[in-house]
Amino acid sequence: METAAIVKVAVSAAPYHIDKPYDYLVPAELEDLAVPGVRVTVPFGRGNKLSEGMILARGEGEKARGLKALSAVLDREPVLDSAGLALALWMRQRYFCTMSEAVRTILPAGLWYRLQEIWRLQAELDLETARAAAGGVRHGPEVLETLERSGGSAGLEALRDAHGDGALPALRALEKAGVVWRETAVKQKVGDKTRRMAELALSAEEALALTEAKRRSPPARYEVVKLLAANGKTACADLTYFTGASPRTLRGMEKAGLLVFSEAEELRVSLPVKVEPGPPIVLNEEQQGAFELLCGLAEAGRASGALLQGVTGSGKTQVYLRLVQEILSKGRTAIVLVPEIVLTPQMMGKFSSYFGDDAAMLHSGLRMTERCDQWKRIRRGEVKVVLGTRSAIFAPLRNIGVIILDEEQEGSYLSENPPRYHTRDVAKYLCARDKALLVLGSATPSVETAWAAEEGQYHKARLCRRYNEQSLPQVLIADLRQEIKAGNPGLIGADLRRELERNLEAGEQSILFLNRRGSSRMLLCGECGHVPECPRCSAPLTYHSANGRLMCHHCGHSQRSFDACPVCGGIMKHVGAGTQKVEEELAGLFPGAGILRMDADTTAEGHGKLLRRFETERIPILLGTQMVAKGLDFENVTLVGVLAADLSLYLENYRAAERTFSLLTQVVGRAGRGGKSGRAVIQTYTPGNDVIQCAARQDYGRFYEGEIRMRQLRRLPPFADLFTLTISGVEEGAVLRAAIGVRDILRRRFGDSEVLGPAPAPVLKVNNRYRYRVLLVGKNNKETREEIGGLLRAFAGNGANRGFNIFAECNAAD
DNA sequence: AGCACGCCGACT
DNA sequence: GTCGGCGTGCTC
Repeated sequence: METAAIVKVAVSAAPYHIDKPYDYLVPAELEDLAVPGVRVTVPFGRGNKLSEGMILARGEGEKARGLKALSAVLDREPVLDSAGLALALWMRQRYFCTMSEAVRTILPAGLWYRLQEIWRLQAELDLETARAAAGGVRHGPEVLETLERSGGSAGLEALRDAHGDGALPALRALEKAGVVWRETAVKQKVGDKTRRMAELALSAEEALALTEAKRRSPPARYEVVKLLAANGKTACADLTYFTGASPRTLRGMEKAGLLVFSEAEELRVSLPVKVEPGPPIVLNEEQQGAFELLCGLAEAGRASGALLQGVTGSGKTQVYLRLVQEILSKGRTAIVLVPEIVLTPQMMGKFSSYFGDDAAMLHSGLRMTERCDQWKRIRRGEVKVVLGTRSAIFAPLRNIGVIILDEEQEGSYLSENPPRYHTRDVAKYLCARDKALLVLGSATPSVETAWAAEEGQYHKARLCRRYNEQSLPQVLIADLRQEIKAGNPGLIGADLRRELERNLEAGEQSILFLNRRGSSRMLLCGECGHVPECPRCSAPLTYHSANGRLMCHHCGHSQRSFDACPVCGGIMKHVGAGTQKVEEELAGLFPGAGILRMDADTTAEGHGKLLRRFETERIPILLGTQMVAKGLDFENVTLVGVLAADLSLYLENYRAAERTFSLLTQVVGRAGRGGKSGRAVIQTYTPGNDVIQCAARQDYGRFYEGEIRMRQLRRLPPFADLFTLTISGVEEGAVLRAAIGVRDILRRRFGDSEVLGPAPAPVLKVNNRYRYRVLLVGKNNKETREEIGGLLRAFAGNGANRGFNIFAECNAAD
């Protein structure tokens, strides 16, 4: 029996319920390149459409088995080693995703391939014959014409845009008739160095004249011309953002001779910073103790974890630096993660001064090319320390000695797009793999982590002393209900006002924090209360001041903003984080005092710039949302005010209390970082609330005791895990029925008391699809995951559920 | 999911 | 008779 090389391939085109290794023959010419860890293209499905895939394993097999053959090998060398493939497999079972989705998450976006089907006219064929042949095909003549006009070839997407769903059958028929043929182009994303630009092909007057006449029906063209006339050459991406015109409209305008495209080189922003070597790290007694404990764990030669709980300003970073030094000296590597991009530069500065080029920064704010370069450097073993945000956990380091998650309780460690991995879980996996130490650093650990530490799963180290023996700020809880009784409807109560006055007189600075989730703005009719909603989703549209448009964060819908209410004709008002309102009130209370506002509207000019101005110009008051709470140290800030501490407290989410506590503690800790002592005022409608009381006293222990008792009582994490199964579809009633079906199956397996729902998803409708969720209270272990995985596959594989979609998550964000 | 094949109703 | 609707089953 003749044998041949056969590879197992994870195919991207295979959805979840049929995701498995598929066997392909290796053609002789690809023998050398077809090794595990390289990406390939393979024919898949009845239509043999080319799909991307990844080789998982290679072996020998019987030649004549009717297998299809690899079409091409895309990578010259593996992009994942066996450890990387194992990680992807682990993610697959842990996060209910396909192998391909896991691989895509692990690899930097710059390495992703994009497959495009391109249809071309048969070159040998003369037009007459082609047209004659196309005449007998549905939609044949139109498709042929489009192809002719676009120079003999066009991408499938463009053809679909132009001719709708009829395009594909027509193309196939034309292919059979020998008029057209197709090929699949493979593009790598990293080519993003260039940007497509557009400019007017005619004078502004001519162009305006040409489009103004049609202003009423499709205003998009007119808007584009207006913007180009005012702005000159503009990036296409910006044009679509600011005018709402689709790329298709732009293409149409090019064809109509209104504008011309060009490519512009994108400038790389980040400059290599030369940093002075840092002085030897000196630890105080407490830090030294923590360091020694962690060091001992790291050297024990087996996987371990530690919670480093240190109050704000206790110098956790110093411990990290010392620990990483030690790890590197043992020939191992380290990953250090921070929750926000804004925190990376200052952290990177410190690490660069001790580790120079051995340290690399990796986060989503970098240029794609740059991220790829860094990734390749790491892969080649040229980097010993990786510093970054969430996705840096996938840095291809070998022989990891320590992984540090700073501010481990932060929600940004949970990925917001599927597969929604939690960085802490991936870190645990990696530490187990490399027998490394996981360090979770925080002033206010997540309740889960604190519980695991109590249970002995993590070792504990504490830092209680603040830098320079700084005392904690004096905290005053101000009762907003008294203000209302006293006839003060404003957002700034008497106590806060008095303290602000004091600071203004003393020439010291203050930070005011509006504890509101998100900072986006909506439109609201002042008379009838109408809020413009997305036509495709059940969510209000968000106002973007940068382009003056209303946009949907769920589906990307964008429309022009308006001043008059479409329902009652009243005047539309802007509502949002409310910082503008506070700003006005402050201006009234303290005329002439400088105020710096930082929210979604002002961040366009960059946080960094604003904060530098705050520091150097000594502007008396900084007012902002979440973003002012994070790791910013200013010597001259002696007062911190929380405007309405309750705003994030009473959300329908079991993590709301934890988040509020953490935020308040952080903000309060901002006051008095220099030599001066600090004060904080927390305004609230529920001054008796335990969470607020604990935050005011910076009493984590008491907060934890109360919270963990509640979690146990209500069977919430860490005492149980919450699996959500989301079912979506176009028809609401049918979705609900399908969800009930899922619930009943779960109930039979896990018991009635463990399964809740179905309930509408927090945003019921997205992109015209309704979504219902079923909740399973269980334990996130292999058995449960396999059970759920099986249910997902059975659901999707069942013909009766055609048109519905289902996915599962564990301990989702909301 | 995405595609082909197959089996019925409204036309030339 | 034919075309094209969509229900059904499979993907190495």
